[in-house]
Amino acid sequence: MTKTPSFDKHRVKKGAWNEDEDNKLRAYIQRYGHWNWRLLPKFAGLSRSGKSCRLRWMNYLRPNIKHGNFTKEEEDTVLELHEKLGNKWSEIASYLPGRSDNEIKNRWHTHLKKRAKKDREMLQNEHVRTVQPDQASTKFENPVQNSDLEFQQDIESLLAESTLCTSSTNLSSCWFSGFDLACSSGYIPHEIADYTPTFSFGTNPFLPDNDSILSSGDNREMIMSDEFLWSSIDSYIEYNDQFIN
DNA sequence: AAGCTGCTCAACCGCGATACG
DNA sequence: ACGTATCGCGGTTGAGCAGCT
Repeated sequence: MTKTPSFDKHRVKKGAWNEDEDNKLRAYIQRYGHWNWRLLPKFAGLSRSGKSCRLRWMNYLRPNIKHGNFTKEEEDTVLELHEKLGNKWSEIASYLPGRSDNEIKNRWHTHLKKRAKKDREMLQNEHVRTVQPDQASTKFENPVQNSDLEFQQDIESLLAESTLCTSSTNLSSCWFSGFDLACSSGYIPHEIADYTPTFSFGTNPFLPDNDSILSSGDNREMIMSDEFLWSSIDSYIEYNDQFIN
């Protein structure tokens, strides 16, 4: 069901991913986050485009991603949101935890489009509208919780003080400040924050262990983006959760 | 058994938005 | 203000599979 693997003129692999590639990508992102999709495959040892890596991660490998059949509730949600938002798949996906925009789009084209058409015809026949637009807007409020927003603002102010980290020392201190903030704000559960992990990120939370990569010149400076910090903290929680649960 | 057809879904492609120098 | 790089989104493709003839 997937595309046959092949290589383009730049020796970049295309088509279906194999288990080895999945493992490499997963391991790299869990350890270092996805700080630059274009450069990521090089550091992760993958002959893939950054775009392909991003897609694979977002649609298949990222934590808590769900696969398989949609529940009735999920389908209803998609139908309702599609009526309200149209083909804004990524926005619709933000209301369905664990579902990727791609999966929702596929589901729409294969099942729900027909169901929506049928429903519309039924409604026209009955002259009854089951979903009022104002109901839909109150049901789906902003998915980001207030506490998350406050934490996000704290993180942003932290990053404003240290946006460009030019050495591994600065990177580490910036990351640990963010980690402390995440613990104190309750974003990281206390059982994880208090836990002394058997795992560490090595000498530095982000940079590859491979010295040859670090000394190659093009990786001396790394932008400490909020996405980078968030994904690192999320990876930390996810990884250490394995030892606790 | 073989061929055909439609369905499914992972992956690709192109384009617009945004960031950055 | 402009050019370039990168990202993210939505549309589309194509291979595998199941069911039908």
